[in-house]
Amino acid sequence: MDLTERKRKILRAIIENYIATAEPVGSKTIASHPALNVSPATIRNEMADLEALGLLEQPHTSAGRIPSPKGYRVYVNELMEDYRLSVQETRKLNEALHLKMRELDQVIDQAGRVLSQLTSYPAFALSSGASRVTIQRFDLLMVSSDSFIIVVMTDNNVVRNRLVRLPSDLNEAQLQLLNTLLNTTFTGLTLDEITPELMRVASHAAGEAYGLISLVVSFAMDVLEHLEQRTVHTAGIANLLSHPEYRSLERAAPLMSYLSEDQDAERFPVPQGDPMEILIGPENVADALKDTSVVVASYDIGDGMRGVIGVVGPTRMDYAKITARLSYFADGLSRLFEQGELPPGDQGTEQP
Amino acid sequence: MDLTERKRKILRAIIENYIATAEPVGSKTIASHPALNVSPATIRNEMADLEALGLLEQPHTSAGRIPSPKGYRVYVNELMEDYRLSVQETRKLNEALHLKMRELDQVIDQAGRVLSQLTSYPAFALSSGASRVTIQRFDLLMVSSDSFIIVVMTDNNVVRNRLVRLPSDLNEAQLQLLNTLLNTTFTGLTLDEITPELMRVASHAAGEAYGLISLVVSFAMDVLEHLEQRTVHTAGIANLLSHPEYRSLERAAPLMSYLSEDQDAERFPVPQGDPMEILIGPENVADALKDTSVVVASYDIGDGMRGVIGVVGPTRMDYAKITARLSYFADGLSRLFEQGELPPGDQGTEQP
DNA sequence: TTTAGCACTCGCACTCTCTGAGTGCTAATG
DNA sequence: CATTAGCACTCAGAGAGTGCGAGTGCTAAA
Repeated sequence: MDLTERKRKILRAIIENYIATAEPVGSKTIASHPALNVSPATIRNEMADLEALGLLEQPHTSAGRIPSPKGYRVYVNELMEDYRLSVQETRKLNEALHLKMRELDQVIDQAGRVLSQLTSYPAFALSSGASRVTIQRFDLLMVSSDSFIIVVMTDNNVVRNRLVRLPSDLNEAQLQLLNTLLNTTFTGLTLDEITPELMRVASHAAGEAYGLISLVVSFAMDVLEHLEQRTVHTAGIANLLSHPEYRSLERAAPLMSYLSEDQDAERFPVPQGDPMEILIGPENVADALKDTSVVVASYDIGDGMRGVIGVVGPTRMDYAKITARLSYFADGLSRLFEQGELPPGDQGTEQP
Repeated sequence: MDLTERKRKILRAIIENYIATAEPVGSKTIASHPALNVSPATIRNEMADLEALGLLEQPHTSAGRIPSPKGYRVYVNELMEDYRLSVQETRKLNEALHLKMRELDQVIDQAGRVLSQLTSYPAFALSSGASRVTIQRFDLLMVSSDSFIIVVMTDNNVVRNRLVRLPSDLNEAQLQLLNTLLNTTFTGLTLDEITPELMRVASHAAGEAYGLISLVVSFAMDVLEHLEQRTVHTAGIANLLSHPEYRSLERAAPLMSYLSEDQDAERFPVPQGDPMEILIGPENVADALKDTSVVVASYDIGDGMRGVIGVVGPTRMDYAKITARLSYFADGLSRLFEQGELPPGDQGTEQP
């Protein structure tokens, strides 16, 4: 978008003013801007040009101008200055990064919540959904004569467990046997590769303990399935209400519902190339997001997995501030996972 | 509250009408009720009496009456008829109870979400927060020369684990030693009883592996701490917006914010004696709930723990329907946990 | 004790008007 | 020729006034 320097200045001034006030901005306001030194009439001419270019819009004839999505796009790509986080801000962000390490799901959930607080917009966080995960090993730990613990570890270092109680007794030797059988038969397989056929063969080989095989394997399959599945966590939906564009329920309700109806990760955007992406208004695929903006970033969880975290807000968003904060936060998350202060695995693992 | 039979009928008719329509109800509407056979004028007199008793309120002079919180209380205690769940409803509820068994936290979260869907009100679920949990046993599983898995099991049958990587190597014998030391020193202790003193002594006894002791024990302490802590999960907050009383943001926003600000379980009511409790408007302790009603039920998780789940809505709530559904749902949860189809422990345990 | 009749109240929806911010156009200016 | 002052015009939003109708309380009769 090649514009004269003056047009760029005017566009930027309008957008920044509108971001700050949420009111359509008129020629007079901009004329008084220190960087410009022209009369309102001149500004009006320029504004008309910018509107013709599709960068500005007029809510109604006698109102000022507001930026169009295209206008925001030009602003974000070309005009916006990097926002420098203040010392207080970095401090606050660093503090917020002291997430208690626990299961990955919970960390992700908490990260979203914290991000929402930091930005005062609703936030979402997607769990990464690794593909083609396999079981690396099984361990069976005897607890008592009628109960034991299954421990399953996957090839991306997730460890999960379950306590099982049985109606019938069981001795250490049987458990040992079962353990070996599981490790020889079911390790290195993806979810698809664990066929009923295989189960049948294994059950047969297990002798008396044939029932246990399916118990243990179905747990393992659960683990794999859960890892391959992507889930959404949303937080801070009520934050929407603090922004003037959502003071009417007609605007707020659909978006809130959209954000509430969890579960289906596909509906949320994911950064494609860069680690951070900004989607403005109609650039969003989802209908419900067509007049909101989404800023989304990815971070490194380790073991080849990437997490995704983002915020949703009105197109009139303080992009400079939000992108600065979000990228700092995402970097912080990557660093935490790298240092092993957070668990890469679903079930609390650590790599000092 | 001793009222004449007719007053009771009128009160009940007014409340049920108001619950259905959300509009103040006038004498004429009630007079046409089949169970009553009197003129509007008579109803008006009775209504005036009921208002004097504090059971009804008038939004303004020329409007009909609406029930007061006290009126709802009388309705709930004395007038309300048990709502019989339809076949479809029980089927739907039963289907909803097919929660995937995973960690307790996730089950609780999901239960809340499902409840919210079933009732179309926001729901909350509290994790139970057991007190005085102790570690029952430790297991250390060697993964490679520089990594192992910690498995910790508590006396209320929660099993959790973590994968640990070390900068230095470690052999099976050392791990064995460490394992025994942990089991002899730290089992049967509550969080408070694990003192720095004890840690020092144990570290000393551990010889070379002294660093690992603190690593493992701090993980165990994390587990205990998490179990003792009560957390809140809320779901379906956007459901509020579908009810006419929350169509103005002044009403909706504070409640939404209240429900969003998770984390502090104390703010939510818990059934005191009975397994189910109804709190109407000002009966709630929390200011933000003063003009909402809360229906809350508890269910049995097993191992002496009880879960709490409830819904929040306007005082004009269909108490009969909600209580019927909630109690059925809570019973279903208890049954599921009892049958062991869900994990009593934090980390997926099972008791067939 | 119940009911019909009636005057009265008051929120709500509607219309109308006024105001002021902001525009586009035109003609004058450096 | 770009810039600017001047001016008529537009239009959303606020505020005032109005009529409607649902619903009440009171009174007197049945």
